[in-house]
Amino acid sequence: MEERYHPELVEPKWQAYWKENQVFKVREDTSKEKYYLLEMFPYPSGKIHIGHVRNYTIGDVVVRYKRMKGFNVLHPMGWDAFGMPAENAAIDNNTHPAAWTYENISAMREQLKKMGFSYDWDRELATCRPEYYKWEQWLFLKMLEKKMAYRKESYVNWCEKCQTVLANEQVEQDKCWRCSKTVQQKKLWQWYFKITDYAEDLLVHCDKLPGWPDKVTVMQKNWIGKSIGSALKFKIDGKNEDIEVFTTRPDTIFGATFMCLAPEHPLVETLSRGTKQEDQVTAFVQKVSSQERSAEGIEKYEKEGVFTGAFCINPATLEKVPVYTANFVLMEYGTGAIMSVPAGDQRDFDFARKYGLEIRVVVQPEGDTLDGTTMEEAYTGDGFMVNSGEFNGLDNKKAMDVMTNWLEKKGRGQKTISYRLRDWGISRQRYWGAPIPVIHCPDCGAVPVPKSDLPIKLPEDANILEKGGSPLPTLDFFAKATCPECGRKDAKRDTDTMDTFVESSWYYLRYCSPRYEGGMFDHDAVKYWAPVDQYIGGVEHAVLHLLYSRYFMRVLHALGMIDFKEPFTRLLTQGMVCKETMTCPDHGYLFPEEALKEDKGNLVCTKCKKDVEVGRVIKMSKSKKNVVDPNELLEKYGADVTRLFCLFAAPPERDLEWSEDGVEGSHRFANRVWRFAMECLEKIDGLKPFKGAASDLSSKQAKDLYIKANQTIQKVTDDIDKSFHFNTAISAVMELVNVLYSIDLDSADDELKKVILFSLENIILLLSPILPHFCEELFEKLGRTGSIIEQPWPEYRKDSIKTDEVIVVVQVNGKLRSKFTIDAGVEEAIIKEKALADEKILKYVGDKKPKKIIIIRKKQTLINIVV
RNA sequence: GCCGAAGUGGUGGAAUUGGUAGACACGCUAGACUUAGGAUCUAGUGUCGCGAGACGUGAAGGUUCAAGUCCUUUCUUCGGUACCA
Repeated sequence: MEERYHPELVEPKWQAYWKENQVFKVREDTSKEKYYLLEMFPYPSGKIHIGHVRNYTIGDVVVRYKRMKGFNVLHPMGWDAFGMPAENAAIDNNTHPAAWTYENISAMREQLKKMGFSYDWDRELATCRPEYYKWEQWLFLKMLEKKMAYRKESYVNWCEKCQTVLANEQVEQDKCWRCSKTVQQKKLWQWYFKITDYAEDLLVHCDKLPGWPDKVTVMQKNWIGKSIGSALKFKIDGKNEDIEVFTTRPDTIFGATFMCLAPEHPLVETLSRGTKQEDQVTAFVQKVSSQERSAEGIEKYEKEGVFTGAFCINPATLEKVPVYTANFVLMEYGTGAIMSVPAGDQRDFDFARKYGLEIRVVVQPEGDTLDGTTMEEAYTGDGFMVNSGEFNGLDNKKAMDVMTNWLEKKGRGQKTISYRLRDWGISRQRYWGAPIPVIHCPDCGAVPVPKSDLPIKLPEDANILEKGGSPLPTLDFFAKATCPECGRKDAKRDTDTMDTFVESSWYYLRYCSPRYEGGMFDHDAVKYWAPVDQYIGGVEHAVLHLLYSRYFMRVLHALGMIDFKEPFTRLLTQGMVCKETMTCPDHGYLFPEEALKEDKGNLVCTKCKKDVEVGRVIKMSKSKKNVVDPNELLEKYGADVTRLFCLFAAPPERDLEWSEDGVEGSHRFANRVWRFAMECLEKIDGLKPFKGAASDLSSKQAKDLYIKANQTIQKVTDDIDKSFHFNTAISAVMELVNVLYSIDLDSADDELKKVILFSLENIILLLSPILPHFCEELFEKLGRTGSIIEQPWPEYRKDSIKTDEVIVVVQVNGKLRSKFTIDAGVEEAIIKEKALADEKILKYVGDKKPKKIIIIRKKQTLINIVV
């Protein structure tokens, strides 16, 4: 008999068994209810990290549980294999992105297999394979046909020195991360998906996703950013042309004393041309174009602007108001032009003060008198209208509609809705991605590649340019093309690749029929499996990935390819894995193994013996060195104990604080179960686990244990099924194990032994989703055959979860004063009588007559005596 | 600034609809066993107090027989987002 659990022997044994017997292979089976569980697939960076381990462990437990519950479960895994890290690694290590990616995939696949996850590996996919991205290109062409994809000119971050486009995260304080040259905004022609067509639908359905955390739907709603307002037209003075603005405050139009255009607004140039303002305007636009217009950037720049030299007519007052261009107006939002009401908007107020523009109060708060010349900040609240002609005295909230209607009659405005959401730009001037299947012809323009030519394969033998640029435009055999329309030989292939979010927007459908060659997916397979019942991943994808996926399903739905619109019925966003940082005064951040614990309990740096400062508990990251390596955990504790700790330390949605001591504790628990099982095998022979009701048992000890075991089954089932709170499920099993340890096996009679066997067997079944290898092994040792995952999930007996006696908690004036036990069925009068006769209670009640006595008989039995 | 979440022992965390606060685990203390143990077992462990007892869920109020849980105000931390007109 093995004294201890030996993961190095047991885990490979069962992994081999699972593989050999194809235990996790699934296919459509209409006789069973399906369950599709998916964890967000990883980017193949080379090594799995502890965040993956946690994510996939959570999913694996649910999958194994559902399998035992009788569901036909789809649980696939694959690789989000395109993306920039491969290009960077290629430059840094003088290798090729493809080689690097494929090596990483095989290394990570091995690691995942060692964790014992129940994937159907036959469904594995990698998005960088032409068999995969062929269908993405196919969909692109379809979207192009339906005008769901289009091309427009827009700005990208561009590094002149590296001759490449930079993603936002590659821009560090306005500079290129690789060469530190200041990044410029460059205008390029790019492909877009018209996600804005679905802004309203995506927004409305946020409220129809009950299985999603509110946090995520709220973030999506904010991202879509719907606002209701009015589109108003201001006629340009001296021209027969209008400037259209969007405002959420049409009630303040009488206070619009100037107008501001975004620097990129086409009218800025037109209006200033030929005026004495021209030079100033050009200089200003130039200056703003080099400013970083991101979150941090904005803080740095003061609100400023330049008069364009033109005026326009306020449609309400009919006054001439000056037109400015200002750095705080965004071209991408609304119409790129705003009517400025300095009395009612803080930005406009600051701007007006700076340039000496009129501040005219139009909304007066109740019981106050604001004055534009003396007020210190804008008033954005509600009130009644002033200085607004015929509308004076009206409540401003009512005025919004009234005034919009008034302007509408004059042909100067109408009610409208604006969204913050912008179309999805998918062109990337990068190499390691799916090529965009378009050919540019000097005569025919952008021509779709014929579907029969798909896939347009990414040439895998090309080398990344030294500075990180894409080699595709330089490769004649790739870039030179014949126009499919007119046959011109000097056409040029589109050398951009697609955003990697495109691949991840539909991969979960591909899993349903991963080798299907007739289309993106086999309709019957998708009809059976999709949508995903439970999706699990990091909250960092709350907006982009999840929103793009929701959009893609709407596209496929519109194309008649699927009959649902929401890809993920339930979503769990798991918390981050955190750990304290450690710093040495000389060596900076230290890895855990670089800090040595001395006898006194203090930590010192292994290099210089100086005291280590222990910092805050934060998300694990390589740069802070507060990491643990899953490989080392596997080596030291095995997969099962690692899984156990990930689940026990915190509920899944919360951040998990990594603790080496905690892992030790999990290790100890596993061995406690192991040793108990071994002792049972040795001392209990020839008996079968007890079957029946608690009332059939004669001894109190057997009865109590049997009830406890049944309660444990109930608790574990509820915790997994209803809330994924594995930590409390594990606690419940620990309690049962503790009870078992309190029993002396040598003096136990056969009846008790049978109940012990019942308990042990159920402990193994209940723990099997969490500790799969461990439980398979114990199950086998108990003489059972086959994989434990093919066993039915245990059911508790309803007649055996309540004890005969209950504890009565006695309170006097709401304070706990005494307790006693009593038969569960007794009448209230008896409880009252017994409570009032209680010695300790008499002390508090004395001869006072109780004013009120409250008896509660729910989970607890409680009596509160009020005197 | 705005939106969201969370504050409970030395630590991670438990506590259906308000009903014994601190389950379970880590750590710590003492003991047992052992050639040894970072193995294992037993007991103890919210704070103050010799004690009876009092006090305790970020803070302050409130509702209630009864509040970690409900209401009001407030503080802190974390996450998201941002000249969005």
